[in-house]
Amino acid sequence: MGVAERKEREKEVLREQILTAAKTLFLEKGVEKTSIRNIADLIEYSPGSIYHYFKDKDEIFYALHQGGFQQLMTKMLVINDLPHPMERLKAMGSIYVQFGLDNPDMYDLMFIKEAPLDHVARTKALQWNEGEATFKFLRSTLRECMEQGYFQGHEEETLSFLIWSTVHGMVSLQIRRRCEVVLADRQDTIVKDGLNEFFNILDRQFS
Amino acid sequence: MGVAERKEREKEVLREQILTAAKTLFLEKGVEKTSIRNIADLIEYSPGSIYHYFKDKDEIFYALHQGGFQQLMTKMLVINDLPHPMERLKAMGSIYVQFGLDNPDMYDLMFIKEAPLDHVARTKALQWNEGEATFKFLRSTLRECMEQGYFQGHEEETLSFLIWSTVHGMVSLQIRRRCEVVLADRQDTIVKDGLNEFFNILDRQFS
DNA sequence: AAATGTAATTGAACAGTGTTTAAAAATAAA
DNA sequence: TTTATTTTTAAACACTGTTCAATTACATTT
Repeated sequence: MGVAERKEREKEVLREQILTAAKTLFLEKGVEKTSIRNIADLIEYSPGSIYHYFKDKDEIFYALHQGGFQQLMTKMLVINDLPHPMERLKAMGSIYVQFGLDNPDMYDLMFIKEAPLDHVARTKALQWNEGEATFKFLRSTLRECMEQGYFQGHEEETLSFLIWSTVHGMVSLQIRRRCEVVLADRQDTIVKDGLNEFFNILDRQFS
Repeated sequence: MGVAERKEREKEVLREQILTAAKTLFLEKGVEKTSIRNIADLIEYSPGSIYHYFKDKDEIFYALHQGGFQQLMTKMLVINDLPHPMERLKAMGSIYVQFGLDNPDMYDLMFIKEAPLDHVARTKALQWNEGEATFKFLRSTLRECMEQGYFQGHEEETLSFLIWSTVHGMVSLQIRRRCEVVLADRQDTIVKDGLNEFFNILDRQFS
């Protein structure tokens, strides 16, 4: 009868509970300081039971990091309203940077921490679907810019990587606190300022 | 008489031994997987004795990260042979990237890991001397480029941060394995290719 | 309704972590 | 030789991720 299906649903509910608890703890303490026992305490189950729903800790944080890409991708969709590809490219940069600064722990998990990639490597998936989709989105936007005459003489994939690296570099230096000591007085504005300088340079890459 | 000085020297010797052991282990396993007990085993002392020479684990890895900056700075000095500031700037980029790719764990510790900055924060030093010196080196080179007519209309500090971010972004995406999944087929060359694209863009920033 | 089989849950254990501390050993000064 | 100081140690504390045999809960079959 429908009993197997109901059980399946119940199992899914607890899986979600674990993820919600994990996300709550992770957003206030980060990955390292969120323990399996912390998660178990919060959902009022024993630590061992977590392992009936997730293979290991990395799998939990891989699932969370997937949610982060969902979030980021949703925010990215607003660029479709912009007519000019160059505006879309810059808007992508702004959204990416803003996402990183607004959600430092999630950004950390998505683009800095090894945990999610360790999981990808172990499942022998050989591909990081979330990252790949985001990168392809950047590539196609850049291609449109090139079709309009921007970035002549550049190679699409390489330039996409370079642009990604630039915004990632700014966000990650900020997140991992390399700015607050080197650029103490401009802590809050340096990333936005840097992004604007970047946009100026990009704008000049016409013809 | 000279007994206090001798003791001081002996203490320094053991301090160095600890650092050497820590470095050995850290270079083959990374920070997280190098434990105080591992270090103690290697120098054949008890774990507790380490705490007579270092306040905590972060202090040990802060000391190691200082050595990394020494290394990087030494490599950077060869740019003084280059007559044109723009060549010096590009050489700095190449050396920085090469250092990161050649010494991923050390780079990780210097520019990605939180441990050394945690120590900086706790000692209330309020400044990260190693990072500051490196950044100032970049700034002064960039200033010379600007004096020669490059990067007109840009602000020195902001542009320095942008350039640093770009090279750091490429290295850190590579080191934290975000390339090997998104750009699998170009894994070994993508950073060098990206750097060359970057140099092309920089060269065009004249007048 | 009782017995059986299956899935979920538990608590205890394992082997590790950074760190603290009281006691012991080693060394220096009196 | 005694006293004082420094160095070293073992043990303990409170954690960590993970495994596993035993228990509980529940669905199916007799």
